[in-house]
Amino acid sequence: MTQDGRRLRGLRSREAILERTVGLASVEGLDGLSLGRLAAATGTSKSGFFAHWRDKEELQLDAVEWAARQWKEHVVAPAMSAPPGVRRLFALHEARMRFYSDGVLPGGCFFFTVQAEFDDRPGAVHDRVARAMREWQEFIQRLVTQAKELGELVEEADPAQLAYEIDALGEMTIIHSRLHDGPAALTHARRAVLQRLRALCPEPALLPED
Amino acid sequence: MTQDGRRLRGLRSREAILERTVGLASVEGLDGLSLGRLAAATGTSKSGFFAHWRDKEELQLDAVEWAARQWKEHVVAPAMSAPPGVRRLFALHEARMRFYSDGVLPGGCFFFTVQAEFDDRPGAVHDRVARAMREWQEFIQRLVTQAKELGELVEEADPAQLAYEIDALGEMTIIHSRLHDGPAALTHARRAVLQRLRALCPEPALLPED
DNA sequence: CGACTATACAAACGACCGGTCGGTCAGATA
DNA sequence: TATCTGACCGACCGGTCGTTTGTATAGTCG
Repeated sequence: MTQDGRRLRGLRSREAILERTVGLASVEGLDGLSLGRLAAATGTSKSGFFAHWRDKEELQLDAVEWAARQWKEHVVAPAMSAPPGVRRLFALHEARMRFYSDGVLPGGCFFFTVQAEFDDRPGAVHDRVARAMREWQEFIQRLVTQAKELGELVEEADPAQLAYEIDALGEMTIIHSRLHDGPAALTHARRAVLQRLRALCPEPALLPED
Repeated sequence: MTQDGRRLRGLRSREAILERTVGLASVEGLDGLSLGRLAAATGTSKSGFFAHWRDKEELQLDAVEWAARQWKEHVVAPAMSAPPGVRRLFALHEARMRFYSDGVLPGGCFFFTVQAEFDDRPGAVHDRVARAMREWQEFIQRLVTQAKELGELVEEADPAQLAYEIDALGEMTIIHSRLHDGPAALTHARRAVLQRLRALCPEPALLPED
């Protein structure tokens, strides 16, 4: 537990490798990305990876963890600084849109790519991704429930239903914007969630008009 | 142009190979799927493919074409037998849900997997997939416009906006149902589109209540 | 019948894959 | 000082990738 220059250096390059891995995986996927190309992109040697991870799957699992942390920093945290209720709910959606439009990750969304890659492939990575997505879904549901308790959403609003809609409308942004729509998908996704929330909110003035 | 038993046989195995390709690609993607495994799955030899396609990319392009045809048969055609207007629009969404829940493709949706795979990778396959998705989007928009002309959707309904919402809510079904939700995602997606259409329809009685 | 063509095959190619190996070197320990 | 350890490397392994080559077979046509 003393300060060890070797371990410090190791931790630093470990973080750098994970950041590159998540970025590249958002484009090519976690399996499509080969260790050789990853080594070239990070300026290290292929075999150097095995000082940090036992095999490729361990690197993939750590990459999922890293991406989840990045998501919390860029999307969840900004939303939590908004007042609870529908405003926080919409702030979450807007933070997500900003994450996409700012191009934080070259491929748009790490979890979208990885979900599509592993949804039919059983294994440790599948389970880890599924857990992350379940936690994300439950988090949106909690915000919906909180908004209902504050009287900012009508009683009929079903948290699971609304959470599904918000997530689906947000997640499909990247694929639409990249394949044909361009920036139009961003405004469509923003307006869709905004209108949905306003329709369910007794005080629509809490939210922007458009 | 005479009847040639060889070409007939060739066409038959060509179709059989394409069907297997689309099915497997809906799970593993078009690039993730290797010719060796594809050969094993179709009971042919790896090199036999090159009698039908110049290289892997040509097979991928034909697979996209085949999947588009399958989609039209299973989703578009059933919707067209419904009366035009909001009922046809909702029939389209329901046909899609049935396509997913029936498990027509082992991976759920070919285009979802392939979109995620090629959205950031330029090339012929990317362009072909993008065209297919644009045509699909435009088709939904035409149905929305038609419903407006029939007075079954209010004038404020924006075709591009509504088409985006319908497609996004439908498309995210598979990933949700496969990774955590189970069948709940199907009912969420169905109800979301139904409520959206009923809210925009002057005669909600045209649509089921739930 | 032979010439030709479409279909299919086994074998082999170079390139690249994930992973292992022995070794180098800097920093910690005593 | 000598010893040990963690980070990192180049070289290499067996295996799989997409593709090429050469060959066999079956159907068509002159």
